[in-house]
Amino acid sequence: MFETWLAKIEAAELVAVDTETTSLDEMLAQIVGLSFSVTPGEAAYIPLTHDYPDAPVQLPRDEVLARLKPWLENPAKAKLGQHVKYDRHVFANHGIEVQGYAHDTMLQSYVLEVHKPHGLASLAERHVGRSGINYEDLCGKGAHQIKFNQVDIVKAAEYSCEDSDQTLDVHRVLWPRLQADDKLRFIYELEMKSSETLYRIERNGVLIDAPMLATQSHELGQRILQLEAEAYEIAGQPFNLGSPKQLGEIFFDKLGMPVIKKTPSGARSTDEEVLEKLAEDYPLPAKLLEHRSLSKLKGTYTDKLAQLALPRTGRVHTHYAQAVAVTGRLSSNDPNLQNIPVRTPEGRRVREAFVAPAGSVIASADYSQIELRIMAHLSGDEALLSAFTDGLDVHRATAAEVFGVALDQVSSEQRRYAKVINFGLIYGMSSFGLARNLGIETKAAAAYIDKYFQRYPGVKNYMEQTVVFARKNQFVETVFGRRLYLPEINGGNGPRKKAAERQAINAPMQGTAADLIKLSMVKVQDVLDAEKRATKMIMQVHDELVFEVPEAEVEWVRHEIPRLMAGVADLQVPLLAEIGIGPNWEKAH
DNA sequence: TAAGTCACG
DNA sequence: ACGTACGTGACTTAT
Repeated sequence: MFETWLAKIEAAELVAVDTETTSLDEMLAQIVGLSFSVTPGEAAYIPLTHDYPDAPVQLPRDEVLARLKPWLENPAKAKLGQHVKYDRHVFANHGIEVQGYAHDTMLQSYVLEVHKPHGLASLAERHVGRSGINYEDLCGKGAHQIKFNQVDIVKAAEYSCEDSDQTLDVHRVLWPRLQADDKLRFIYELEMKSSETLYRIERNGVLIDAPMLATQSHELGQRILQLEAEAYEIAGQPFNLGSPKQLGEIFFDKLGMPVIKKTPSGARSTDEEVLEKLAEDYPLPAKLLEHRSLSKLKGTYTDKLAQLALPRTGRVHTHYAQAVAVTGRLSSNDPNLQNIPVRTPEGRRVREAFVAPAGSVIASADYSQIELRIMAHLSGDEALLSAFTDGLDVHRATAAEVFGVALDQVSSEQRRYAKVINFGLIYGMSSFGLARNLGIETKAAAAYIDKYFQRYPGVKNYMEQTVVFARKNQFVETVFGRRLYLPEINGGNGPRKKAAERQAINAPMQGTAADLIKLSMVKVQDVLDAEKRATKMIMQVHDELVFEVPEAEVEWVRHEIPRLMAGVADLQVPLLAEIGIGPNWEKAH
């Protein structure tokens, strides 16, 4: 039976593959069984390590995998899957580096219908009108959930075969739609290549200095205890500083502080902005502010990162979600390595624990002002284009225009304002939003925006035309043709329509930046491979790539990586990437 | 599970 | 008159 299927997949043009495993954690998952589908309506399941009372004897796992390995590692044998990056890890856990993954239905869906769900069950229902066995019906949920190796083999076979078969069916619907559109096909191919690079990054992991984090945790813990005692003293009673509800009672009822703003659900807000304001008149809010920020550091970073490192290697392996962010960005989870602190000195210490092994260093290469450069390209605004072409500090140049002063006469306050305006433009701001952010009158903010648009009329025109385009087409697109559908831009109520307009303005810029860094990741990895470099790509943080670099390759990396990143596209503005190198992530900046 | 808050680009 | 800057993930408390 197994031999028959082996012959079948060897001969097939394209084979859908699905793995069943012991864990959703890709680095730890062990294979339990796998299924193949070559022809619609036909699939085979190979049970390997099902383990329950009276489970039938199964084929020996390692022998089966050894027989499959040549086919799996043959790049000429095309494979297809749903969420292929996960399956790559699973096979890698058994020493198999799969080659020839030609398609991933999850990424097909992400490119064609980014605003819809991308799970196989949803895809099968939407595109081929099929429903199947629910994973929770098979394995239960919550504390009662069993592992896949405890699932009855007959049921497991039905489930897994259905998955392979549905994957093939969905592919037969979505792939022709991608083939029919050159731009979407280009984006899909970029996603497929990115998927492999992301697998490599995840597999590499990042070395963590666990003892350093433990020291930081201890110090933070001491300071947090001290702050708690001080807060109880001021409040006149102990309370839970982590509870916004209890905080509200102490602040607003007991101590009579004024309510500054309400949360969406109507509760009295105690967020950072409110605490800053109240700190002007009361002693307690400052204690809370410091307590909040230190608890965040300890609870989310210094305590957690070391726990998540694999004991054997001391490395943490994040998971990049490639089909979550609607703009085309990645997201990172378990742990999220895209929100490691950087804005405060205490926070930055966490980055000192992101290290390289002996003989290597950390390099961090990031795009300079990538979204504003894209705004210049998309809008074609002459003044903004010149600012970049001339290599100016763009916030300074903006300030000079808006405040009508010479470049060298711009004050730091004026530059700060200009920076907030520039960010606001990327986000589709209103005068109200700008005013709130700068802490000025709405009228004054409106005047700045007017002035900006007088000086940069191309930007104003671009913003307007983008919304017009979105209303007409129900989508917007990046420079490379990645689409974001915005059904609510015409339907929907007032606020939702406005929100869709802001998305329409933001998505082409954020999305083009995402396209560019994906192009960079793929390009840089290709060159590293072609030159057989030992440098490893270990993180992506939206406009930044981080590498672990052997000392012998430092000078090559310093010169070549920024050059490769700047060269991935030819826009109306030059792209600029800058690189820093150091013993840890903090020092590499 | 939702709400509130806060870390990042 | 209304709500009010884009995109994420994780933690804690309360329900």
